Amino acid sequence: MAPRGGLRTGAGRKPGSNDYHESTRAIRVPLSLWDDLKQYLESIKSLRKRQALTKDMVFPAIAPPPLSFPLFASRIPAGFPSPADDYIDQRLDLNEYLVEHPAATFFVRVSGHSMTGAAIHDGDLLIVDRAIEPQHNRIVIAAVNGELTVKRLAIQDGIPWLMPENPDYQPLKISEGLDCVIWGVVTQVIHHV
Amino acid sequence: MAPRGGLRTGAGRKPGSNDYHESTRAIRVPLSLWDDLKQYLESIKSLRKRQALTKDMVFPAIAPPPLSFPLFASRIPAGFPSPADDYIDQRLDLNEYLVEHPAATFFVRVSGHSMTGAAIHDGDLLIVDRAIEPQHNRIVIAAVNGELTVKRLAIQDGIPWLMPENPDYQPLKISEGLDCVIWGVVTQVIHHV
DNA sequence: AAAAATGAATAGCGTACGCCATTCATCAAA
DNA sequence: TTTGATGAATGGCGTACGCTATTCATTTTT
Repeated sequence: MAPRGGLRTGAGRKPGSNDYHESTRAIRVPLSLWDDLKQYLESIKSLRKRQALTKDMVFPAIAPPPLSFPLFASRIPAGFPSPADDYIDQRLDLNEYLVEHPAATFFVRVSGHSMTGAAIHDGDLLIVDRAIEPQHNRIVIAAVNGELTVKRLAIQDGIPWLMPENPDYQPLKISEGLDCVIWGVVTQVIHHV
Repeated sequence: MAPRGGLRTGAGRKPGSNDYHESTRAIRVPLSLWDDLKQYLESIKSLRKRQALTKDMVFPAIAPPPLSFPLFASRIPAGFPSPADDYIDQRLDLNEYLVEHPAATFFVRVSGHSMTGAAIHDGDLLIVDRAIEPQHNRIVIAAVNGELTVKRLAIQDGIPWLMPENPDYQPLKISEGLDCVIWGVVTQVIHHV
């Protein structure tokens, strides 16, 4: 049979053509972490695959903090003359003030209304700290079946639940077999007026 | 030379004789996570290493918090391929992101519950921009009789009102003779979880 | 007898390897 | 001309490979 083809410049699989949209590298991991890591990676894979990790997620943060702004006290002594003397002239850098662990912090934009009872509304920007251990009653970002969600973590009789704060939504029990990874703890909610 | 040794039952390196005190397994990880994961693993290694185990101590007793996995990409690699527009490859400076007019911006901490309907709660930190003109329907910081307050500005038939967003509070008509100065327009609400 | 040396046995470790998936230029068939 | 088949090119993927480190029974030396 006659030879087919020839030189193929640009042929071959493209870098980042995997589900992560970027290259990978092998690393050795202790077995006790292996399952968690696997699950975690799968959730990232699934998010990136469906491009769910997109404009809704802003990564992750912390630029040099040169700017600062005056902070006013909320209660002004009666009879203050002009906005100059009596208020507390404290300057505030938002990065410093809002982010405790810069290297472990990222942002997520809220979509949905399941947490309105906790003052978390559709479109809000959440500051998420993954250096804080998720404990009972903390609000967490979880990936359930590869879908990001924000809920309050409750642990009842040793069983973790994801609790919405909106009567229209149902609690979700984190049981065996449920694909659920907790990504971090919400520390601040930024609501645009 | 004469042969040495013989059958060696129980010889050889023991399982868990590494720094983790347990076996490992290789897994592939996207490059953007690799550095973080490496760092994380090293920290676990060193933690476990310094646990001097006596022969009486139970092996290996590790098990990380099953609900937490403290890692996430600290950034997306630059030059990310095609559907890259969806990934925001930039660090976010909260000062820049939240403050439009730095020289005209200050902060106020909320006290009271008159604006809970607008997602403004007691203790929240407000970002206030004095460079934005207070218009109908904007949320403003006003000084009424020397007391700072946050309300929604409504203008009805040319008459400005300060409207609470909580049925327990009353609207306030800004009439002649009322000592009221509007300090600025609220642009962001920061709610600590 | 005690200590040191030897070599068998086996786990840890990073990565290269084999295989698969994907992409593309070219050619053959329709 | 268009379509599909073919094979070259190349990255993804899991894991087996080659190496090192560790441990122990036995032998040799002191």
